[in-house]
Amino acid sequence: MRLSRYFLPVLKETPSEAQIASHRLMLRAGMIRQEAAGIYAWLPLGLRVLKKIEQIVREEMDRAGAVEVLMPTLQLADLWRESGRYDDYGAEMLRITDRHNRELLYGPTNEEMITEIFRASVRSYKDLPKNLYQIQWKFRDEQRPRFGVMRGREFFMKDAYSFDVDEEAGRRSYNRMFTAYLRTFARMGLTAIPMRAETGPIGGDLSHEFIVLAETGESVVFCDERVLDLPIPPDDVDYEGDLTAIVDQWTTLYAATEDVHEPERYEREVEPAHRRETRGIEVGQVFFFGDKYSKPMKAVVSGPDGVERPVQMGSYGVGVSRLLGAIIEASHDEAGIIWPASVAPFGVGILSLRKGDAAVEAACEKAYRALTAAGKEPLWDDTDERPGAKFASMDLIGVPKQLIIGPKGIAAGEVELKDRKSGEKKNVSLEAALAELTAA
RNA sequence: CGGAGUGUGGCUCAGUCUGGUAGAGCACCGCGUUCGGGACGCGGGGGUCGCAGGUUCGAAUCCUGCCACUCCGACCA
Repeated sequence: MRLSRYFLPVLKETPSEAQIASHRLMLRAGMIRQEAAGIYAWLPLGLRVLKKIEQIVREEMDRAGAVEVLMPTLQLADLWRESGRYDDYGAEMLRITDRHNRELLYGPTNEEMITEIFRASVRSYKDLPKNLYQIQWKFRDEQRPRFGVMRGREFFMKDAYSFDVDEEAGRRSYNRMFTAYLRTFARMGLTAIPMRAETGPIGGDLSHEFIVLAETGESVVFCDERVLDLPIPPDDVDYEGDLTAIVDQWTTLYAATEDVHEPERYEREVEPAHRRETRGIEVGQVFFFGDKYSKPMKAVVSGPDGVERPVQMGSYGVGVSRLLGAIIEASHDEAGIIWPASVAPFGVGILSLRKGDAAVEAACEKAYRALTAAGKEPLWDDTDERPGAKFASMDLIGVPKQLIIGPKGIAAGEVELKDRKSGEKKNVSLEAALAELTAA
């Protein structure tokens, strides 16, 4: 992408409403724009990152055997009356009336609708297990939205729902999602710790929240810090096999949110040297809730014995838009965002230090073509901004590698190659720089 | 939902107490000089001061109502 043709409204000054680093940086980097309390427009840079995160989540869901669907954002109130949640959910649910005076709602979650979809088609245990997921906008009318996309009212979420014939099979589905989540967050450069959690309005008796440790998080958490060093399941983890060992390994060391924290057990099980009491950002939560929805909504299958029974369900959420905030909280410095390569909006920044200089333009053009061909998604700053402004903007938006091409370097047969994270710079020939950047 | 605040150009803010016909910096446009880590000079454009009433010769400023947004707390798959 040539910056001169892009839409990247970076701000030199910090908008006054932003209190935490990720919110400030997302506004300054021109990723989002607030349109109402807790409601944001996604500008091109923010959308690129959102799509990358979405795609990682999708790949890991698919790998774990889940199947993607897309449900509408608006749902009929009658559906929620079946489960009894229409009246229970409260003011957080945005209720809408259409021209025929029908009651609708903007979905805050989709257990009812997915149960309705499932029951319409599935009758036999032979069709199980099934796991359906979607990545779709949700709306929860929070009393107090804050922290930018970390706690918006409208947010982008992956929600998966598992259906099994009995509780034992349901636990296997739960373990598959648990394992997939470990991989998903690790691919984004995050260490997300599964912690025992309350189930809240979703219901059920088995649930873990995946928490990224951060001082600016909203949840207070207690854990054995050795959990931070546990191994992430590999690419070829066998989702058809028994994942109990992985889940046990990750749930044996103490880790709990404040709501379910047991101080006595914590002090008994965790040596003082390993205790970690901090705050965290919830980026995902998994639930197993059995027949909470299938029973009232009559989602039943016939078992091997010919007897109909409610399916055993679980639901599994990942806050896709919230993850942008979490990643930035975990990875930034004074100058701006430091994207992990897997979610970076652009792979390489090309800084043309002198617009109009034929030799500089030619070198930039060559680099741009080579990097584009190699799939490195270069962002070429071909504007006539001053060099200092270009350096500052490129650091702010966090492009991992920067190729700096100016008249002095070209005259000496060199370009500058800079790593955003380490700040290391070196002068090499253009060919050497391109060889390094296009490798791997 | 309790408490505290704020709304003035795209951004950050001054001006409000003490009413007199709207400002600064950044950003933007033109010209020139510049150019290797957020340049400088000169000239220029852009705001019914959140909205609606009221008081007054005159309202960004005072009064009333409403709306939006922010912060602290409670709440929060």
